[in-house]
Amino acid sequence: MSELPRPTTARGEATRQKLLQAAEAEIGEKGYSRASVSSITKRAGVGQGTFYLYFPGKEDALRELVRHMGRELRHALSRATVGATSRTEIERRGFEAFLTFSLGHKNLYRVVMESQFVDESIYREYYQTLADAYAVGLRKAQASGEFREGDPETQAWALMGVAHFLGLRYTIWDHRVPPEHVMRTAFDMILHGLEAPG
Amino acid sequence: MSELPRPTTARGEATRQKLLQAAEAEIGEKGYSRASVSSITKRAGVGQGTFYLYFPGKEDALRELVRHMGRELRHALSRATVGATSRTEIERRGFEAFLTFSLGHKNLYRVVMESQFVDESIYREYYQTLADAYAVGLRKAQASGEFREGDPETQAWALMGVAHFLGLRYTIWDHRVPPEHVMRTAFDMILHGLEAPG
Amino acid sequence: MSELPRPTTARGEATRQKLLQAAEAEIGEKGYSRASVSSITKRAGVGQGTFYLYFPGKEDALRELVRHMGRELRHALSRATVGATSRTEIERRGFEAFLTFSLGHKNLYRVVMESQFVDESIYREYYQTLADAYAVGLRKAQASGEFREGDPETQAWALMGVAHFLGLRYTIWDHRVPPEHVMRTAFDMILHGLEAPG
Amino acid sequence: MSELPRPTTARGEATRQKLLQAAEAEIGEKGYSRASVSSITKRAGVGQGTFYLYFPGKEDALRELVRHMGRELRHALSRATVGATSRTEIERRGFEAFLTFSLGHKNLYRVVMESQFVDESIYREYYQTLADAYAVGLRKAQASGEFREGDPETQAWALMGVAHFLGLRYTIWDHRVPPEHVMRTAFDMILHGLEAPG
DNA sequence: CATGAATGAGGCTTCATTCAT
DNA sequence: GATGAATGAAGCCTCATTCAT
Repeated sequence: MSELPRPTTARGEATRQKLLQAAEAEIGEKGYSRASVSSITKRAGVGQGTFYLYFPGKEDALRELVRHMGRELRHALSRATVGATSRTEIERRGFEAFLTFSLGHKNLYRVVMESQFVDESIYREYYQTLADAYAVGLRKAQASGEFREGDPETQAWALMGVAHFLGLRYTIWDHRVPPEHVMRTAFDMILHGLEAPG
Repeated sequence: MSELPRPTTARGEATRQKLLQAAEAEIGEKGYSRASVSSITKRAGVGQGTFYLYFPGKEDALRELVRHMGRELRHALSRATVGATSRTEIERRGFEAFLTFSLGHKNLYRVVMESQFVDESIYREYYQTLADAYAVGLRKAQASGEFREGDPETQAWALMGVAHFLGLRYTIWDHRVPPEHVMRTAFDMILHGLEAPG
Repeated sequence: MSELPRPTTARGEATRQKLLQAAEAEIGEKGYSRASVSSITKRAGVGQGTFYLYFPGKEDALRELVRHMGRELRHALSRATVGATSRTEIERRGFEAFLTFSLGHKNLYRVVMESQFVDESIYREYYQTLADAYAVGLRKAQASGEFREGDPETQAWALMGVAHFLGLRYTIWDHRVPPEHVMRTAFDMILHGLEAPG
Repeated sequence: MSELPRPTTARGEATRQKLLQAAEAEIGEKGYSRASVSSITKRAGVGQGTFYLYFPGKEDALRELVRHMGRELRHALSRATVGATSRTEIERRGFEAFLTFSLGHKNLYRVVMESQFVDESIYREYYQTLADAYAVGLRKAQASGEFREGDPETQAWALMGVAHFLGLRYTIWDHRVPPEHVMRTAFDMILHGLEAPG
C-alpha cells in the first residue's frame, strides 16, 4: 500500500522493463488518461495484477517514464556535444541532437508533455534539470566573452522553448520542411538576433 | 467542423455563457479528464442535461474554449500593438501583452495546453493561426529591411516557443523574478542573438 | 464527491427505499464485506451507478441501515412499554419486545453487529443512544425506591448485554428453547440476583 | 474439523508462531477482511507463500486464533478462581479476570468478535464451550443452596453478555470510569438483582 | 522449508450521455 | 428550454492463492 517494492530477481527486472516499454507505447499513443493499465499489461504480456507489483499506481509509471526520458535526453545531448570547440558549436549540435532525439522518441516525448497535466511537478523537474545544466554552459560562454551578457537561466528557458516548438512543429507534427532549413533560420536568429545589423 | 447550433433566445445565450465559464474554471483547475460534466453544470447552476442542449459533448466545450482563447489572445495582441512605430516595438509590446494575458487567464491557458492531448487538431489550429498572423508581420519587417532575412514561419514558431516557455516558467509557475528582468534578457537575445558582436 | 445528494422527486425517494431494502437483505445475508454493491443494485432492480446517486459509498448504506434499526428498535420499545405500571413491568415488556424485534429483523440485527468492524463509531452510537435512554428510566426507578441503588449507566450496559446474548443464543441462533423459559430465568436473575436470599 | 498438519521441526513451529502472532496483530488492527495475507507474512518476516505451508487459507488462521483465545481465556479464568471459597467469590474473581484479560488482549478479542461474520460456527463454539463450563459451576452452586434456582445455561449466557458488554464499554472502548466502580454496580446487580428488597 | 513473482477474478467507483417529464 | 434520475461501460486497484525455483 505504501512501499514501492523493487524486484529482486532477474525475472522481476525483466518484467519491469516489459511493463515500462508497454507503458511508453500505450501512454504515448493514447495519452495518459485514455491509456489503461489493463492495456499496458496486455501489451506487456503479463497479468493485470502484475502491474501493481512494480508500480504503486498508474501515475507512477508515468513518473518513471518522464525520468527515464530526462536521463536519455541528457545523455544524448552529452554525447552529441562532446568534443565541440566552441559554445556556438555546442548549441548547434545540441539543437540538432534534440530534434533527432525527439523524432526518435515521439511517444516518450508526448508522455513528457502530458505529464504536466497529471502532476505538474514531474514536468517541472524535467525541464528545470535541463535548464540548470544548460545555464551552466551559457554562463561559461558569457564569462569567456563568446556570448553576450544576459541572465543564463532566462536564456536557457527561452532556448528550450525554441527547441520545443520547432521540434513539435517541424519534426513531430510534420517533417516535410527539411530540418536543415529550419535549423538555418533558427540558428541565425538565435546567434545573431532578429534585427538586421547596422 | 460545422458550427454548433447556437441558442436563439437571450436566456439561452446566457445559459451557454454560464456553461462556458464554468467549463473554463472546471477544466482549468482539474484538467480535462478529471473535469466532469456534472461538476460543470453544478458550477453553472444548471441541470446536468442542460449541458447537452448547448454542446454535443464534453470535447466540444473544450474546442469552444480553445477557439475563444485564440480570439481573445489575438484581440489582446492587436490592441497592444496598435500604433507601434517599428516591428521591434511590436515585438516588445506583443510579448508583454502575451505574458500579461497568460497570467490573467491561467485557466484558459491550461485548457489550451491540454487540448493537444484531447484533440491535437484543436491545438495545432490554435498555434497555426497565431503563427500565420505572426509570419505576415515578420515578412514585412524583412522586406522593409528592419529584420534580418530568414524563413518567417520558422521564426514565428521559434518566437512563440520563447514566449510560451518564459510565460510558463516566469509568470504561470513562479513570478518571483521580475518580468522586466526576464523581458530584458529575452529581448536582447531575440533582437541581437546570443553571440557577442565582433 | 463530497455532497450527499438527497432525492427531490417521489421517484427518487422510491429508488432510495428499494436500495435500502436491498442493502439490508444483501448485507444481512452475506455480511458487509461479502456483500457487493452490484448485488445490491441487482436486487433493487436498478443500474449499478444508481447506488451512488443515493449513497456516497457502500459504507454509508451501512450507516443508514444501522441508524434505521436504532430508530425502529426504540420505537418498538416505546410502543411495548407504554402504559406499564411499574419499572419492573417496563423491563419485562421491553425485554420481550427486544427479543421479538430481533427475531423479526435478523438481517438488520446482523448488520448492526457487523457495523462495529466497519466503523466502530456507528456501532457505539447505536448502543450509546439506547443506553442513555435506558439509564434515564433506571435512574427514575431508583429515585422512586423501586430499584436498588447503583450506577444506571453501568446497569444499562449490563442489561443490554444480557438481552443481546440471550437474543443471539436463544432467538437468532436457535429458538428451540421456549422464550418463556429463557425469560423466566433471566428475569428472576435480573430482578433478584443470583444469590439465594437469607 | 481435523487438526491442520503441524510442523515437525522446531524451526517450523517457530515460523508458525510468528505467523499466528502477525495474524493476530493484523486482523485485530484492521479487521478480518481488510487484513491481507501478504501483510501478515510481511509482519511475520516470512515469504508470502510460507503462509500456505501452515494454513490452508486465511480463514483457518482466524479459526486457529479464536481457538487459541478460547484456551487462553479458560486458563486465565481457572488460574484466577483457583482457591476461591464460594461461588460468589468465583464469580467476582472470574469477572475481574475476564476484564483484565480482554484489556490485555484487545486484538485477539476483536478477532473473536469478528469471527462470527466469517464463520459463525467458530464463534458459537467459542461461547458454547465457555457457557458449558460456566453452567457446570452455576448448577453446583444451586445444588449447594448458595445460588437461587434457575436454568444454569440461560444464566451463563446472560452473565457472559454482561461481561462482554461491560468489557467492551468500560475497558476496551473507554476506561476512564474506574473498573472498581463498574464492578461494584455490576456485582450488586448480579448477586442481588435490580429490585430493592422488601 | 521457504520464497516471491505472477495471476485474474472481483470489487468499488466515476462519468458521459440519454430520456421522460 | 430545462431538469435530474438513471444507466452501464469502463477503469483502477486489491488480494487470496498457486507454483517454479
